[in-house]
Amino acid sequence: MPELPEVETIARGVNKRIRGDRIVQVWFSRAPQTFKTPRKLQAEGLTGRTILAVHRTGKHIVFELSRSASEIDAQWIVHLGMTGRLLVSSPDFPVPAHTHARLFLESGRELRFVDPRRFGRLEFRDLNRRSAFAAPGDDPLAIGEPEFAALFRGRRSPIKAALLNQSLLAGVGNIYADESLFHSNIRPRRRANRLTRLELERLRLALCEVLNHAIRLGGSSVSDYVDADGERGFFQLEHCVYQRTGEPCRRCGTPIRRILLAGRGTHYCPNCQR
DNA sequence: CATTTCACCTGGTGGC
DNA sequence: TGCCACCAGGTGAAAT
Repeated sequence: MPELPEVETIARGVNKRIRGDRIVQVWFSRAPQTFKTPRKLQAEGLTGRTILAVHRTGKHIVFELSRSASEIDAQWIVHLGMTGRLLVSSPDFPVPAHTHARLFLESGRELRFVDPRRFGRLEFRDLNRRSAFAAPGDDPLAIGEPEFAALFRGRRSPIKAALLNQSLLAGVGNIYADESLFHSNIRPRRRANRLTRLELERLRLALCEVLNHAIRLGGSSVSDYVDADGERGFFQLEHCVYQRTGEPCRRCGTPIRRILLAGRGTHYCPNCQR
């Protein structure tokens, strides 16, 4: 489900609702791929710890944890994959199918991780034994013009494939790659190293605007995405190309075209994007 | 190393 | 109603 705006929305919602709460008990499903750190270690690490803060890094949600309720000594890192959800629920609310984690909190509420396709991952880090989690790529909302341009120097892959590469930029996914390329008038198949400095700067600014706009609208609810409160986002109403194959371009009326690129459905306006 | 392809999963949709 | 093909917000391993 989730790219940067959806993950940001969820992290903010979870932080607002359970910051300061304490994990008193943990339940995990048996799906082995879900647990990047062995289930037993995660359960032991989480139980009894206080959640000091929750925030987003790239497409990851990071829980800052503490045994002493003051100094951060551990992290719980959640990646939602394609269909993952984090929900803060009352314990009597029915447990959805495909629930893989239930964190029972001191306040009586419950944090649930639900993930039908099981592409999501849960990881626990003891900061006394390992370094803190860091995204490999740069944050597209924080990077400046020269650093952004440098990322694509010498890259011969299509610009869209480079945008999806998380070790370059952390957080851009299929929707926002297509939308930002539309708003900067660039064809997804253009080789990254063939873009002019001016085009790259248009792309950087378009990315910032699209991502910030989407965050303001609570993300894109394409099929079943909901935030920590179960609320849908509204940015899907603003999509110009993503999943609008055959529909008229909002700017020029030309039918939106769909191609396959880097294994992903890719949408663009053949007239506006060059 | 850079790049591309594919497997990993379940569920929804639309055609016949 | 059933069956089948195809599609879906992501990524990491394997192949090229």
